[in-house]
Amino acid sequence: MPELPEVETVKNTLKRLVLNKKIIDVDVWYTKIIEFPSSTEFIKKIKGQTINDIKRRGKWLVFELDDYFMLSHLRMEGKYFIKSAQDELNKHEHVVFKLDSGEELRYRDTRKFGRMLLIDKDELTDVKQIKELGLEPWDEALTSSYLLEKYKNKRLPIKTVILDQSIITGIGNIYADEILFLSRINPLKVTSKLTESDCANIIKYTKEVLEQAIELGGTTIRTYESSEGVHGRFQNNLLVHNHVGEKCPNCQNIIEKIVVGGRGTYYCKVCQK
DNA sequence: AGTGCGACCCGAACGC
DNA sequence: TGCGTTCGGGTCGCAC
Repeated sequence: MPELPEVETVKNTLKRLVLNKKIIDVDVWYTKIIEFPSSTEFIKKIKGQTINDIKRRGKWLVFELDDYFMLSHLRMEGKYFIKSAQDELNKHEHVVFKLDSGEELRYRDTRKFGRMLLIDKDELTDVKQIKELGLEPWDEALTSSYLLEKYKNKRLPIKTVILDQSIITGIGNIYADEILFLSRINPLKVTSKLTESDCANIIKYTKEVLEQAIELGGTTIRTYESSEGVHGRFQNNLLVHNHVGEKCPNCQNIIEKIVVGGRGTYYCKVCQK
């Protein structure tokens, strides 16, 4: 599933493939993907726009066009492919951007969970989806005191709160387990009870885990792949996620799987008190 | 405001 | 070519 490292990888790949190309038309085969404006308005406005840059904010891809930002969230299984117009349409290719190069940028999403928005250029920071995002992992403002302040009234388990995009943005279910394992924090620990040292560890290992994952091109579990069909290799480095019944790499205890806030959670109950 | 949970999707895995 | 059921994952919207 695309988390921050996968989105970063997709962004970098797409920049090599579509930068400075003009969108001459768009086909939308599943309109719910287009969250704002209506799909007909979306198509009308985006025609003739050139892709001048692609950035990332949290798990959002931000396509910088001439007059708009196009936001794209891959959610669970969204992927981009570059194909020729002659290639047969895959049943899961829901949005097709026709480029002036003759190629097509196709958005494929088996689960249909992904979303796109087209926003006027001066309104990007007013959009709820962007405005409510918390700090990027490498933001200098991400300090232990920032986390302590955000955490002090939270009675939810830390596993749930580490997934809250309005505090730190970019962490998903896979890396959450890895970060908590390396930080030696029990995923069920009530967030308001975290110490300054816990917070420092979360910050340290968030950066470490995400940086390593970006270097390896993201994680592949089940069906995720980046835009050229290249599979990430980080899955080989996961320490606890998806390792139920296997030995903890640290203490040899058996890794357990529990459900926290409705999310499958893998941890070592010996290492993570 | 903080919290809990169903809805959105559909392919894979599972149970029988 | 077995078929019906369950599960998962990010985010939102609604109820409390």
